[in-house]
Amino acid sequence: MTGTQTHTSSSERRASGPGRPRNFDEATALEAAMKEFWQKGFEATSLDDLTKAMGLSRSSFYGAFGCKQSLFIRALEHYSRTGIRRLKEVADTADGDAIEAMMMALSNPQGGQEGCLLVNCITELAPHDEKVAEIGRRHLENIEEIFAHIIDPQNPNDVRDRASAYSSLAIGTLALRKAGIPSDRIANTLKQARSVLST
Amino acid sequence: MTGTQTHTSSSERRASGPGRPRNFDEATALEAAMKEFWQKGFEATSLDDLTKAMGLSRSSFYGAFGCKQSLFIRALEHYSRTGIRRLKEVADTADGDAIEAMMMALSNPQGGQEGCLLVNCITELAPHDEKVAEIGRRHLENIEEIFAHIIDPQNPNDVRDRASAYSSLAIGTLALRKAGIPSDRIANTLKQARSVLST
DNA sequence: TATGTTTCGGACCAATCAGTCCATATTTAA
DNA sequence: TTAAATATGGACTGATTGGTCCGAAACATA
Repeated sequence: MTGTQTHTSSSERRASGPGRPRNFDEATALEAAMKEFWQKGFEATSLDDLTKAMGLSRSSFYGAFGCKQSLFIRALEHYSRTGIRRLKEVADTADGDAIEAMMMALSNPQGGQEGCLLVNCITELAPHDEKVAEIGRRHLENIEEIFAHIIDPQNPNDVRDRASAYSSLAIGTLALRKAGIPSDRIANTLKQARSVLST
Repeated sequence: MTGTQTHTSSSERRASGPGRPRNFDEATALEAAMKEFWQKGFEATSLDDLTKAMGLSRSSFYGAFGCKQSLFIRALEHYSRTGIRRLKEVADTADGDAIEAMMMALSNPQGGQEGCLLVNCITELAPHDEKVAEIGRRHLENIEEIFAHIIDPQNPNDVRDRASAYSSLAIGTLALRKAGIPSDRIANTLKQARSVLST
């Protein structure tokens, strides 16, 4: 993470106008970049990895996204937006225990071992990168808020802490999953904790 | 993480013998390397960082530790050993709630934002490095075992899942802490969860 | 068709990466 | 004193890093 950030990201593009038109979709490219960062992390993802995955030449890459760092930030924000939207959907449409459904969704975002992109990046970068830390905080607080809304408010004082506990519990299991601990054991852990926390 | 691993780590050193003696202590150097990896992660820690922190020339470095990867593995194992020992001590000597003390110790290993080296590395590397994953699993299982021993076995069937839940909860808060969420809020979350899980 | 504007392909750059090598220094053993 | 063995300092290497640059291509407008 050296180098200077001179480029200005040109996110506000004309819909049509003079000059050669782009032959790629910015949103699609961003999505591809996000997946790349998701699998490998920030440092371990090279520009060759990125341009290859996005199908862009270096010129197009820098023209559209400025630099690796700014693309990364955009990828994180995109991830957070879509992730939170998906979690809200889970909370709303869950038949059965919505809290358990939320925890399962958090604990196993894609079914693989990638974990949660934002938790990965908080772990890797947040202590040295305040921008990442801030996006991470917002994301975590959004998650807690969703939990807070579906918690039965028998004791309103504790809602926030309980929401935070559910959230932390699910996030903690991400590490177990990445370490290769079997999925059914993790599911049991969550169910067990859920049944006790609900009392 | 390219390069080939040709060196053979010469860990079994003679106490004394022919040849020029080392003018550094291997254990001290390993400790310094561990701290470096702890702060920056594997990829972001360069050999210059390491040799500088350890006070070694490159020759001595490669002579004693083989390569970056093998030093890293040794650092992880050292960390796990000392970490587990420390946790056992916390569990044994805690005056008050041993489980809460354990969770606090797990959640805030050093008082800073470095988190837990092994959780960091699981997040960064485990999906692509089975050796790291295995060390991580062992570490996590050791932690759960300590919890299991101090859990009141009112329902022996659930002990393992409850131990896993406590452990995951504390580990999850590492992410909150790294994101910069205030320490007292995290402590509240743990206390709250603790009081509910104990019922 | 001519002009202005934007994008594209890919060669190129300095910096940094992990790792190697060798001449020299320091020890033990003969 | 000498030989064998090990350690040290630091120059060096090829590969890879993130980022730049420029000529050519592709569009809108006139």
